[in-house]
Order: sequence, then structure tokens, then C-alpha cells
Amino acid sequence: MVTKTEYTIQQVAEITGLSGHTLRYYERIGLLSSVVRAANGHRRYTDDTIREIEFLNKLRATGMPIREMQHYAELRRQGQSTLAERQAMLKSHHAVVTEQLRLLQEYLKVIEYKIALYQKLQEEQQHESTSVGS
Amino acid sequence: MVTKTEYTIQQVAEITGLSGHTLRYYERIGLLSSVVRAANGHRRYTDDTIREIEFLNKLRATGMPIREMQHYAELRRQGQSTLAERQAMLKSHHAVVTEQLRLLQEYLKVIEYKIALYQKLQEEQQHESTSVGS
DNA sequence: CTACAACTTTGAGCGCACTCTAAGTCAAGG
DNA sequence: CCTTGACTTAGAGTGCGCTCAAAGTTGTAG
Repeated sequence: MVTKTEYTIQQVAEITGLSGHTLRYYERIGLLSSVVRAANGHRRYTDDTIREIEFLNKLRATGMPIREMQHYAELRRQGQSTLAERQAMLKSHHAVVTEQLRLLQEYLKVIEYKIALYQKLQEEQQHESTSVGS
Repeated sequence: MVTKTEYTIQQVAEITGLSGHTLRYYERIGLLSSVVRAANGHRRYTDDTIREIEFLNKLRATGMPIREMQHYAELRRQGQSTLAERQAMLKSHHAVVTEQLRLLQEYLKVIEYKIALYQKLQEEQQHESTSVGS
């Protein structure tokens, strides 16, 4: 006998870090396909859906706009005929994130420089007050 | 004779990539100190201010909230007595960005994995249609 | 039987960071 | 003189991504 593990919205919220509100919102706008219902109308999530959500979370965390994710989800719903297009989307997003990463690293260096500068200024300040004090 | 180069809001907009609207907004909310005025009331920006704006842009691009930048600008206005606190802010922000960078890299790898997976699926699809066709 | 908790829906509200509008001032050119 | 255009202000509006509220249903425990 095959027992599929199913999860309530609460459980999925805890697992994925999204709120119940957000999970319903994602479903409403078409980001999540096929969330089945229990007899009482409550949502029952499967492991598959959880994996789907976790991938969506990674797209979001890397800055993909909701609009684009909706398009991606729509393609997924259309089946394997859209594999190439989905791959192209991911490649394009990959390029964007890579550039974003490059910039972040560059700016991080500027911040490091500034921290070092503040260090120097503080030491000079220290030195002055010491020589005045003596 | 010392001739300080000054810039109009238009010029600063072009240089910094911010719109004139945003430059005025930043000043209003206290991000920019000491923007002097020409006789007719128009803003005149100095090289110093431009450098200030460009640093603010890097803080924004690395995800620092406006609120925090306001605090930073406020400390700057209070003079060198706040050097240590400003340095602490930058250090804390540095840590946040570093973690963000780590996550981005991790998620980028997941995206790469998915791109490769889609590649494989497409090749399998290709193969099937070929064998059916023959 | 009743209370309660967990869910459901639709639609409104919110925080952030801008972005734009309206009405007015001013200097230069025709 | 009059238009044009770049600027000024205060305040309203926008888009994004949630987040919450209200009203209703269902299942379980006392």
C-alpha cells in the first residue's frame, strides 16, 4: 500500500518559511499548480509541491520578479514542450544573478575600504587626544 | 583663485544614475547634507556630494534599507565623535552582505543544476522522437 | 450541545522606495 | 513683452510583494 505523505498549510509554512497567507497568495496568482484538497476543502500539500515551493523560494531570493515566476509556472503547466523555453529563462536569470554577484563583491570591497578608513581615522583621533593629554 | 566645480541636479542625475526626483527625495529625508543653493534657489552639487551619493548608491545596491541609511547620514552629520558607531554599522552591514552573497552563490548552483537537468530532459526527448521517427 | 481551533474565501490594507503632478519662480532668447 | 525650459515646493500616486481582516465552514474535545 502506498501512503503519500501529505502536509497541512501550517506544516508547509513551517517547512518552507513562507506564511500560510503567502502560500495561498502564491496559489491564487498561479505560482503553485495542483494543490489538492481534503474532503473538508482544506489544502493538502505533497512532497512534490514542497520541492516546487523551495525552488520558487530560491528564484525569489535571487531576485526574480513574481511576474517572471508566474510565466515560468505557466510554462511548467504546459508540459515538456516548454522545456527549452524554461531552460532559456533560467539561463537568462543565471546571467542576471551572476552580474548581481559581481557587483555585490565590488561594493563589498568599497565597504571594506571604508571600514579600514574609519579605523585609521579613529586611531589618529586616539593619538591626538593622547598627545594632548600628556 | 580657487574655482569649485559645481553641478546642476540634471548633471548629478546623469552622473549618479539617480533621477532628479530621487535626488530631491534623498535630500528631503535627510540622506544628503548640505546641498547649497544658487542665487535663484537651484541646487548646486559639489564633487564631495557626488561622492557621498555614489557611496549611498552602493549601500542601497547591497540592500541597506533607507531607514538605516538615514541613521548613517545622521551620524555623519554629528561629526567624528560617531566614527566608531558608523564603523560598527558598516561592519554589521558587511556581515549581512557577505551572508547574502553566500546564499546567492548557493542558489546559483541550484539553478545551474536545473539548467543541466533541463538539458538532459531535452536530449532524451530528442532521442525518443528520433527513434519513433525511424 | 457548545466552544474552540484550524481552516476557507474575497477583498482591503500596508510598507517600501520611489515617481509623478500641480502650481509657481526665474533667466535667457526672440 | 512673451515664451520656453529648467528649476522649485508640497503632497499625491504607483508598483511590488506580501499581509491582514471579515465572515463563514468544519472537525474535535469537553
